[in-house]
Amino acid sequence: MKQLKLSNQLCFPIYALSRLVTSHYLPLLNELDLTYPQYLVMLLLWEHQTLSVKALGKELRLDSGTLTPLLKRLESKKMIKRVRSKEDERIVNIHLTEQGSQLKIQAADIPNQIQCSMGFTAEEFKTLKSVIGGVLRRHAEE
Amino acid sequence: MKQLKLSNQLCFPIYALSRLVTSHYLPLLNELDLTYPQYLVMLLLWEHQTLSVKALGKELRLDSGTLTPLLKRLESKKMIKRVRSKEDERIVNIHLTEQGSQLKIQAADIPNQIQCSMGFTAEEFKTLKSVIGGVLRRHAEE
DNA sequence: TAAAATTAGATTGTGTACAATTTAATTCCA
DNA sequence: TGGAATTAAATTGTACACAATCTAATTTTA
Repeated sequence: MKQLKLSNQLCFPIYALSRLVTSHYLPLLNELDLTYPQYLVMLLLWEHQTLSVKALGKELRLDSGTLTPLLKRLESKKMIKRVRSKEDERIVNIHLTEQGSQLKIQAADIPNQIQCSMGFTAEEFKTLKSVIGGVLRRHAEE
Repeated sequence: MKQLKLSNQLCFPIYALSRLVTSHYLPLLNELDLTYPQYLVMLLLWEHQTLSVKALGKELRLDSGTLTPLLKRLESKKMIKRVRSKEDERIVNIHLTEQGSQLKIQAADIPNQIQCSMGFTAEEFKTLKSVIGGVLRRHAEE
């Protein structure tokens, strides 16, 4: 039953790599008082200023069950504001606060530090990005 | 600040892929009454019959804070037994039960079904396995 | 050989993930 | 146009992850 050996599976390396990458973010994000998923939300907000919960969920492939409490924690840390839309009261829009906006400056060097600490070669980075990107695109529902 | 755009990061595709893969296991594992991390434990036990909590943790890169409750759940489902070692009472050895052992038969086809459902090409599979394997090996502390 | 250090697991507490359900608002359409 | 369907978030409940701490057993070593 060679198929069922852990070492022959692709799933496990993917799962282990994902946790390894997150663990490398941890000390850097601790300084910003962010968790890794919270950092992903902030990345999107630094880029777009304002996004609905639904839009964040679509980008990050996370549902409201994950996002609602995460966003409440970001709000309690004064990094974002949750504002229910006047035009459509089902929608909650997420805005950066001044403090959340400023955090971008402190975060500016994180990508470099991760690149360094993970020790990806340029070749590995390119290959992983392109192969994984292709797989994800095929499975994008929309 | 191009560096901080989500779409330029490698971390997010890795994180998203890991969750995508897990989501493809879900319907298959539901039939065996296993979660994905529980399935990883079972894979190792089907291969080795008996492993200590520490050995499982080393293979899966998980600590006792994750494994202890997970193993208690597997035990309550009668798939494994947790037995404290007589020679060294710090050690807890995990054994398959007859039921846990039999489950291997039902699991036999899962790798094929995942290969199918994820739609990896042979090329993608090989590339991901080799590149990710290389990265993980570099970061193995042992 | 007895105190110090190490080791293996368990426990505690926080923060995701995600399925399933609920609530409230909006849109569809007979 | 008004009830049915849809949509956006929130809520509920289960199960990881993982840091930090704790407990008990074993090894080290002064």
